[in-house]
Amino acid sequence: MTTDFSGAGDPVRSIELLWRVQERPRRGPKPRFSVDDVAAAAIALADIDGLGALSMRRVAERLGVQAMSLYTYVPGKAELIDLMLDTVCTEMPMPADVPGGWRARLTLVARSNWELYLRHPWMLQVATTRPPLGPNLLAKYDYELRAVDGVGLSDLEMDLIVQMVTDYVHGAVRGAVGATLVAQATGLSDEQWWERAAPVLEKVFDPARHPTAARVGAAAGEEYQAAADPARAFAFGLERLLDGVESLISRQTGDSEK
Amino acid sequence: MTTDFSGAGDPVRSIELLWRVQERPRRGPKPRFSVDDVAAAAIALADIDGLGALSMRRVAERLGVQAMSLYTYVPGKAELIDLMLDTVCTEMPMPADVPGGWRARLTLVARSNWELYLRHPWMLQVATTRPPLGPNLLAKYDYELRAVDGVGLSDLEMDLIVQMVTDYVHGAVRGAVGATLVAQATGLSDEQWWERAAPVLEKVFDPARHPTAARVGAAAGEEYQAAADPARAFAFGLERLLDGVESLISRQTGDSEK
DNA sequence: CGCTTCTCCTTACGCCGTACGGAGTTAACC
DNA sequence: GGTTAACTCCGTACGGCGTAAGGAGAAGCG
Repeated sequence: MTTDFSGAGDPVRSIELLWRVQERPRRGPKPRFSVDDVAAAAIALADIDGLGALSMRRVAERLGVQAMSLYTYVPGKAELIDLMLDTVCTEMPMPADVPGGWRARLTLVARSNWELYLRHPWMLQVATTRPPLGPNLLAKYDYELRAVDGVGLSDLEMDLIVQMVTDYVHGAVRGAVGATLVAQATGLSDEQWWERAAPVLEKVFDPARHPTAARVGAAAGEEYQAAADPARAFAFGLERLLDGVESLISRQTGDSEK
Repeated sequence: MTTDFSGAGDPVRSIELLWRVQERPRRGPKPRFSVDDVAAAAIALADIDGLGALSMRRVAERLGVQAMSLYTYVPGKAELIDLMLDTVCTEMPMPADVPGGWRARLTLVARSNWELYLRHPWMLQVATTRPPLGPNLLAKYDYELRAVDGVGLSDLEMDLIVQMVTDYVHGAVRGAVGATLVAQATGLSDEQWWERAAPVLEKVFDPARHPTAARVGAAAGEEYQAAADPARAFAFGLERLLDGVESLISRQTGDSEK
């Protein structure tokens, strides 16, 4: 298992877990924890040490329990990851009324997602092609769709727009926190890495052979070390994207108001 | 290690491996393989079974050898992944002259990258925040930059544009082959997955509570099952992106020719 | 010939997810 | 109130992983 996937476990057990279908046990010893406790422990661990450090044994350790005890709360690791993803969706602010129409609403959707990713960078390491079909993720999806409901788009277009915005956020966050994730995974900061790589690269790389790469690479490297304001880049790109949405909406309606 | 990263190994050993710095051994038995053989075996394995199935033991098995023998060719798994990424860059077509100016050149860059990803979907599962600094990847970077060299952009802007295009391709491919990757990793097709999930979801999900999600989700689900032409979507989005580049270039030069 | 250097392999260690079965606790039932 | 079923928690173990350590044997050098 290399990149992790959501929806990799048993679909039925996953959904039953997310919706807490199992009724409270009547007999037997009282459980020391709840499913939420397990989710919280796992999320905290992943927040701090990254998804690579997330193991059943370490989550259990965090709860002061042996690994196998977790399996009373959760069918397996795959379903635990689904649970984590659905759980963090509760952090998504979902105000009922946002002044400013669809553009303000979509902007908020994008910003909230951006912040969610920044709080939980491990989300980047999970491919959510099959999203966990839990109550919180579905509520989030519903909220996001409402941002563009009633503005003259077809149902399909609404899904496409929301998809496009969240995809954009994903890409932007990937750029913004990639460095942090690698540093976390390898224990080597970008600076330390480059410090070691540069001398060797200098010996083998011939700038005359690839003058463009040499020139631009140097310029870009210097710049990123100095400036690089991911939040600004994110906001800038988002405006460009919403411009595109605006043109689509006005094409569909002849009017971008509401 | 959960998500894989390039540049996760020893930077020095990685670069020395990629540039084949070690001179041919003079004494001792003749090696049965070359570094390229190992790379090819690993790539073939990842192509077929995905990055999750890539283990030192399985690569070795493919070569008819025990796991530890690989360590005579490659310092470790992290460096092997760097090697794989640098190696597939040789597949990138890099014509010297492309008629049609920067737009045609950038289009070709995007298409070639798209095809590269489709041939090797496991590339999606490797975060290349720290790209392997090998000869082939650097040659590819140089080639991509040349697409926008001499059109009136600053060095920094050139890097940004190339980055933007390759990021776009990454995102588009992610959408296009995500389903394949999950199916590969879980042994369950999207249809099979949904077939099992749907009945349970129906029991727990209340459409009245999230009417927008219910309505749009159904419409989108139907559509994706039927249509969904990723290549067309890719080409369409690419044109929009290049429109943006065009406006940047003409703003910088007052003229988008050349 | 002997020495060095190299390839390839065996063994082993500490991780991982989790299957299996047992011990002990609690509530429901007779 | 005793029995029993249900439940939590855990010890052990299996087969996977990456790879450290060290050894056997081959090939070239002196």
